Amino acid sequence: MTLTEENYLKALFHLSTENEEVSVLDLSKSLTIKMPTVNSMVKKLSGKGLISYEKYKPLMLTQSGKRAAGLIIRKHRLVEMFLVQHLGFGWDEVHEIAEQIEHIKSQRFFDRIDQLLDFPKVDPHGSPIPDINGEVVFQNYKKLEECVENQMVMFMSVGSSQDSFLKLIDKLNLKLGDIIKVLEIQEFDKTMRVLVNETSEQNLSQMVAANILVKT
Amino acid sequence: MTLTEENYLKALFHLSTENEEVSVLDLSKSLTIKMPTVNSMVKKLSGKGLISYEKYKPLMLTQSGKRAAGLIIRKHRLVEMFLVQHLGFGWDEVHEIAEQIEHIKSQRFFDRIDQLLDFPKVDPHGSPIPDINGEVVFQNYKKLEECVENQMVMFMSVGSSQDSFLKLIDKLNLKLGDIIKVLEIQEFDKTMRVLVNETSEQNLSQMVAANILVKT
DNA sequence: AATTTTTGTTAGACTAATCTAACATTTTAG
DNA sequence: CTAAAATGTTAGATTAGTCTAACAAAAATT
Repeated sequence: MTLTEENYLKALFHLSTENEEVSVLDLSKSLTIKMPTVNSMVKKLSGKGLISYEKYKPLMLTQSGKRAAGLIIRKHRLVEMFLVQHLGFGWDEVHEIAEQIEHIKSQRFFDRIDQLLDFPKVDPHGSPIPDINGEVVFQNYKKLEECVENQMVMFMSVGSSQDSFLKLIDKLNLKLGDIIKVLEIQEFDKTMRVLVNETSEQNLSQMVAANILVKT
Repeated sequence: MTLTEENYLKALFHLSTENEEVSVLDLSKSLTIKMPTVNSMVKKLSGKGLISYEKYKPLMLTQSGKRAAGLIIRKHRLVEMFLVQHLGFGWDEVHEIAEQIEHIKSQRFFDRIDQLLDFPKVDPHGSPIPDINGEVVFQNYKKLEECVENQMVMFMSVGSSQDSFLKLIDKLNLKLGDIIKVLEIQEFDKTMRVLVNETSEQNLSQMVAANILVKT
């Protein structure tokens, strides 16, 4: 598979987990590649049995397409974990590099990284690392936004990996694993005042709270 | 620069250190890319000021071409070192993976690897790692082949990185840094009987001895 | 010095991945 | 339910990197 094909599969995989149906336009926007190009690549991948495609119908990954995409995402997330844990990168710096390294052709390279990291189950953003069959374990975390006053939860994952969001979380001194207690929710704008690890108080806008995924 | 362009520069750099003059045919053979393709790529790189090219004349890297090539080789060798020292690969397994990772676009990635390795000066094969300006320090090692009876030398580098040669050296239990004493040279075929680290005796064919680079 | 061989160049075709322009279908809205 | 808008498809052009075939120059050989 070419690097380009891998990127199409990965994008379709991500869109499929976020939306019920995925259109050519969705895929086109997500890759910032024009629709006719996407259209022809989709046909090509359909020919390879990775995408099931019928004219004017929503796009779907086949079983083998899902597996292939899962394996690429596995590589991506393993690499992100490696970059953070062994090369000292911040969680906001790793995406771009992992995008490149995920395409390296060497099973053993990724096996060794997996081993070096002691077989991690999540990446630095709390997203699950697919297993060696490309299978992802679904996480049913809740958005902090949905929590009520006085509830105590643990910060497990982020809903966005946008640079600006991750940097903000850093600035707020929040880390995965932190215990968050909801102290007060402003009725007007849903801003939350929270207590982190029983020590520091922070105010979180609704938009931030919506991207903080927690376990109760 | 594209991956392809980087590979042309690297190949030309290597050929230039091995030979006084490098022809289009040499480069073509070394890349296993047909001459007309090489010809047009050489023109392209000449247009970018990386190769100085005149019709029917030998090929030469410009200063900036040399620097660019040196920096790619630096990345390659840093990665090889990392693969051996931190991921447990054998020195015969790292070339192919390094060929891919050397093209990653991220200065910081390689800086961190350099730091993690504590700024190594040579790669796992004893080849020098170019500095941050792509400058290579010339090593004037001698071939073991050229040594005389009773001479004691240190194994510093290999003259070939062919898989089969590296595996053979492993099988002979030879490692970089070993002390080699020449016990006897067969007049007939120049086979050498050597003593390694004062302990194990080995017989080395002339071809092997020619690819063992030593410091006296 | 002339001829042959080797090396180098030019011209033109092919593939993968992209694009724009034009056309077609489906969905949405009045 | 038709017209407009949104989405999807087809056709054809473009670029990077490759190739083969044909031709040209330089080097080697006789």
